[in-house]
Amino acid sequence: MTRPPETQTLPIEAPTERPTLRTVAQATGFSVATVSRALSDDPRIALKTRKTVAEAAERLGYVPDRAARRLRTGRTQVVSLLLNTEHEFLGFTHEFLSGITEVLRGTGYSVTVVPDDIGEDRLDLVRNIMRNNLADGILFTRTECFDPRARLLMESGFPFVSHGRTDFTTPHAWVDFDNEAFARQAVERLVTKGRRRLSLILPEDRFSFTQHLRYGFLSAARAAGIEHEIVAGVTLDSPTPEIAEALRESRRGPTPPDGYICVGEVTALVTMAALVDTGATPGIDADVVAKRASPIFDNIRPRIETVFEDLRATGRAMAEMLLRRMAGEPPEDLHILFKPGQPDWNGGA
Amino acid sequence: MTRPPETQTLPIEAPTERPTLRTVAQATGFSVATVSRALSDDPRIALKTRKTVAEAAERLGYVPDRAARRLRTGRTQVVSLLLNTEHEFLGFTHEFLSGITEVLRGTGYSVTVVPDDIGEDRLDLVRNIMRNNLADGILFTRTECFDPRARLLMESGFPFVSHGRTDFTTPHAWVDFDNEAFARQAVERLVTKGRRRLSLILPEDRFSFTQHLRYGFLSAARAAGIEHEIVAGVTLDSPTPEIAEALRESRRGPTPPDGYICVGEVTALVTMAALVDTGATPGIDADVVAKRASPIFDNIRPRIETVFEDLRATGRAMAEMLLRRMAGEPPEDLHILFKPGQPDWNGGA
DNA sequence: CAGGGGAATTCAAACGTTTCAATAGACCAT
DNA sequence: ATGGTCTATTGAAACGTTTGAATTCCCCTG
Repeated sequence: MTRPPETQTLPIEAPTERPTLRTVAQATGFSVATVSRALSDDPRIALKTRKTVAEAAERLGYVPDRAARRLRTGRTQVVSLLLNTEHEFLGFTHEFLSGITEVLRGTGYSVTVVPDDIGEDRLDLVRNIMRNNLADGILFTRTECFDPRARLLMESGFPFVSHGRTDFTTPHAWVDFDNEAFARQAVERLVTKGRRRLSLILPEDRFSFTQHLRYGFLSAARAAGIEHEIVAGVTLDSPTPEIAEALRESRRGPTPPDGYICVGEVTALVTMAALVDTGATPGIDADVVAKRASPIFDNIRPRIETVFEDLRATGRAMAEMLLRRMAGEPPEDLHILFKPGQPDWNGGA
Repeated sequence: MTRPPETQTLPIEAPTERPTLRTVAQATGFSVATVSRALSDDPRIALKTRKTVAEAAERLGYVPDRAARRLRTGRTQVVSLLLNTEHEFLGFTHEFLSGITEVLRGTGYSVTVVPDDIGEDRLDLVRNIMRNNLADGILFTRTECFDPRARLLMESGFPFVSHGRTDFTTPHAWVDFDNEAFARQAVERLVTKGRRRLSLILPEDRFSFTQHLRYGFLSAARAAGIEHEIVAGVTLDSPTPEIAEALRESRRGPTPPDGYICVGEVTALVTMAALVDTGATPGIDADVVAKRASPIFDNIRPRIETVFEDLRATGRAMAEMLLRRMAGEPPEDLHILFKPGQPDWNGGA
């Protein structure tokens, strides 16, 4: 091995500049190119060299400059999370985001949060990210049956994972909760409790999970041969006062519902409030089964029956999948359907 | 003005590469340097030229490459939000983040979320961001009286805004909620309702807002000459079962509290549950005043009295301040103390 | 008409990587 | 010695900006 001419005459520089490849190169006597290759474990570099370089880099505290790498390779080391900021989610955002960052920590990827409100052109958002190279991958929620974002991303071959399935035939990576099973289970639980007139408020029609909920609800209710209604005129995203009014309205009839299935936590609270406000007693005159994502329901009295959707695990799964997609793995087998689980009653009283 | 030699002989290229400064330069006949300066409205460039260039850039859909700019200038156009992922905040994260992104949208800055859990060395996190140039500014929450992150950032002159004040004498930018006033108001409201034995659960001692709450609570309670206790052995961050147990325990005495001040939403629910579970009726045997950040309390029955902390506005304010800090404004006058407001009862029943 | 001054523009270097193509040895077989 | 093959390393260009210094051009003054 050719030892380089002695360039390192100055022993220590006081202000301790941030080390670059050049610093490491000078310290080890190799060229910048070799150091770069050594650090990426390029097999063309002698093993011994790789070790030397790795040690020097460690010792000097070398960390590659993201901007430079990004400029050179075109890869941003960034993942964008499209986040709806208009609606109320209680624990949703927090848990979901926690799961994502948990997985991404230490991978060198960072998450940027991009507000994604129905108001503007959500497609432009995605286009902007792709075109201007703002991220290597995208995560989004509130997936629609024929989600235009998914379509665009698929056409471009851009890595993404959706929270929720689509109806496209081309496969893509997704993570979803089995809302059909949830609805079915909820119906069964209410039926078991002797409830005969079930009520459900659905999300907006364009979301794919709306279809799953509807199907699960309708088929289970029909199978059980009981009365059932899907509350008209409001959706999960309606302002809570409207939802409350719709619920109270539906209770004014001669035979009001005696079993409620709530897909969101807020809706569950609204439902409970509507019951109380119309003179009914939850647990006596009607039962409520709710999907819950946060532990708050442990502390609601009277207790509500809940089915747990683990959003932190969802975030984790989506981040892991996105990593695999960005590493080039085909989307064919990248999906997870979370089954409704029991809440982790770690003693919630 | 010297018209350049005709370089643009090829009229249209099919694959439509992403335009760079060079593209715009070629299209206008100016040099890359001029185009760059023109786009940044450099007064040295003739006004007419600036206009021409701006138009061409617009027409071609030119957007500066962030990586290149970042490499050259050292500025990242990124803001890091240090987010605690361990604790439960209900609407906190969502509202806060929404406020931040709302302000940052269109400024060219993006937000990255960095998990900041007490477990690891939170200082290293900050050091890492500064050293490796991962952001131009930092936002963080859960500020401590002598917050080491704040100290480090101040020493380095790195732009940041904290959610919460510190006890340092050197000024820095912060946004805070007047928790002292909140505690005081809460005491007064309970006293007005005839409550004589007040109870409060505080956050961990090291947080600066804990001191404000304590002071407000103690001084108001003493002024009113009524009994008061700060629940021992648990904090706001304790697991909810522990909080619940502590509350039930405190109700076992001969004269249990009849007025509760809850600093968090979860705690408020736990308190309500503890009351019910020990046979007391909220609103009759005891009253609860809670700080609320999300609208869910509109839908809790019986209704709780709440004081609203607008976290979306807090996020907005912090983002705005950070922009000003990053633009070089000194921190002297950059602080906002949000006064406890009335909840925006837009009709919640 | 030399040359000073100012306005407008351009040149070229630099930021820190990655990577293609080239080079330098070493070893082996002719 | 000559050439070939293989391994280990290096030189240099490129990614798209920004910016200090240089250049060009024109007008004006003496």
